[in-house]
Amino acid sequence: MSKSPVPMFLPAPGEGKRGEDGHMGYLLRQAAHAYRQRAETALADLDLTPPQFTVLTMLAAYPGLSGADLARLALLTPQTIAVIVGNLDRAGLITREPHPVHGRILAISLTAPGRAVLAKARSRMQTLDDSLLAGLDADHETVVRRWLVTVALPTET
Amino acid sequence: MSKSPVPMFLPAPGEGKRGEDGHMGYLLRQAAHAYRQRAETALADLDLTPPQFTVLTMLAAYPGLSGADLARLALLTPQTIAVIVGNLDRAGLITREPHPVHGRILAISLTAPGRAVLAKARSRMQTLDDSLLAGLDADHETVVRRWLVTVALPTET
DNA sequence: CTTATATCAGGTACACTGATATTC
DNA sequence: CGAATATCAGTGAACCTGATATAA
Repeated sequence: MSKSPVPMFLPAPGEGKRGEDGHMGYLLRQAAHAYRQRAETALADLDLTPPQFTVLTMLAAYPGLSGADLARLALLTPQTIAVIVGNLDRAGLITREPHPVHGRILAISLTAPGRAVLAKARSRMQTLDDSLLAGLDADHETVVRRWLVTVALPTET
Repeated sequence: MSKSPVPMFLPAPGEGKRGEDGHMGYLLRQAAHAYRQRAETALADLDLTPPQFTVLTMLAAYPGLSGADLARLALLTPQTIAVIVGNLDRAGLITREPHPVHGRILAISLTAPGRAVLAKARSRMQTLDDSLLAGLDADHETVVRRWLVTVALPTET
């Protein structure tokens, strides 16, 4: 398939150093990147980005979270979350209301449109998720899940 | 640890939906994000970003690649690669020379400083890589490697 | 005074689409 | 002409650090 005018032996995805022999970090980044691209494509017509989907999902599970709470959950800085939340607010998918018993906190919740968009997004993401499990039996799935959780955990010495 | 003025039961990393029960896509993104953060920190003092490290690594393996070649390898657009390559060029880590037998192509190679930086970066990344394998026996490592490669592969129906 | 929250200001790398000139 | 390359222009979401004001 290579149309390069100077033929070289570039490895195709999954071959050579891009395959099972590659560094774990490279493989992880490659896999996550491929998944992210697919997720972006799947959500594009909903005008939703993967990070926005993540925030909406968190808010659906825990309504009334503050920006700081979201930052801790997503392992991001409050400023970064503020940007994402700001975009969601402009799109009318969430609302921010002053907390009843606490002055400064803004409790964030999904709006009706937000819930509707999230529902559509979920079905698309579910399909994607299923494809990630294709070819994995129960035992192997457990191994992979456990590994992903371990990697995500804070630096354990 | 939660200092939230309104106590809620937010899951810690690795617990509840953030643990083995979560969606695979979410777990993958979480793990990749954690790894990326660690990689950025590890490379920070070298003034190198993870994508730049990836490009340098590719160039070390296949000297003389064109920007279009790099784009195909990294699964990115030529414009995106051009930005990364431009930053590497400004840093003096690479050189672009007109291709001897083909007019328009620019053959990209590492400079001596580029090789030096890459060598330092590699040892840091190697340490990170090793930590990814901690607690994985040979069988499980094979399972994980295979899965990562599968996910990275172009949409297989 | 200290802590947590929210936000303003600024910066950068990354990634995209679209259009253009050039070379084979 | 068509295909591949490089590049210019513009946009945008996501990240960050740093500083500030307010509330508990």
